[in-house]
Amino acid sequence: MKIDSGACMYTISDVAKLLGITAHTLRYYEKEEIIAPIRNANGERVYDDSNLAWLRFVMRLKQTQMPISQIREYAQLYLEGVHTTQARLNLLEDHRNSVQDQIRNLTATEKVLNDKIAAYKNFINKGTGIR
Amino acid sequence: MKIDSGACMYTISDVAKLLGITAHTLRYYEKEEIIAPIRNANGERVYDDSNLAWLRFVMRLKQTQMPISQIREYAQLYLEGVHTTQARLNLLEDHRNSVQDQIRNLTATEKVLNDKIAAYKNFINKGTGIR
DNA sequence: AATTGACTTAGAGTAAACTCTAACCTATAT
DNA sequence: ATATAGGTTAGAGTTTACTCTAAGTCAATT
Repeated sequence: MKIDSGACMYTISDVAKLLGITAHTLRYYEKEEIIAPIRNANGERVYDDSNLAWLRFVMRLKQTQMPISQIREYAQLYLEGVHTTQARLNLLEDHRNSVQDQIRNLTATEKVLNDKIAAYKNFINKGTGIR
Repeated sequence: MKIDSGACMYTISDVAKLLGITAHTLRYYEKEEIIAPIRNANGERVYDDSNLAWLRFVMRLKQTQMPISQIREYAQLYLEGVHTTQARLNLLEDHRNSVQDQIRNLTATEKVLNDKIAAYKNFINKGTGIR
């Protein structure tokens, strides 16, 4: 069913397009208890702006290597209410540490690659056996 | 068979320990044509320092999200000799671009997490429904 | 009224990267 | 001599995260 535009409601394929993923994947995330959009009279999923904001944050977590299981854990803590605030904060801080580790690791690798690339450019076509 | 220490030769479990992976994984990498150590009279793998240096670089590539298939491609280009130098350089430059993208993405996520963590700390135990 | 297109479900299939098992071999230690 | 601690192989199994299929529903267009 098409949704009245301007009402801040989106079909599953609208959201898929906006996030650059498929509707299949969105249903999978629902099965994994990461998101639970409401349904219209016809049983179809209806996403609102808060769903979209949450999913955009989920995509960030995913892109920075948080596993689905941990994203689900965070989502479920949120559903359990205010008494899980500290647990959620801990989870966010753990992930920030992981993100900072990854940045350090990537920066070190960037340097290694820069050196190797420079060596390749320097000796290219001279058969010096760089690896 | 134990290897004479000081000779710069390592058994599969030596290497596994040094890299923080299992011997199983090292055999898997060999099946995937990422490394081919020599064998001793007994058919056992013997790794030298150049094997170790290559594997350390492989671990870097892996930690920065290069898939096994691409690492194998690079390893095979090296085996094919000097005429693949340009191809290897291209591969390294592509991966450097990927590394730089990842750093940008992680840095942006770090900022988002910092803001969220600050908001959680600010409003903790006040029931303001932060997600 | 029938076709089209987008949605629904349960569940099967896939790809990547391990991870493990079973059966066997071999050198050193008791 | 035998037990133990390592190594070997082929191949099966596992985990994660999708990805797809089949059969069906529903609303809007022709």
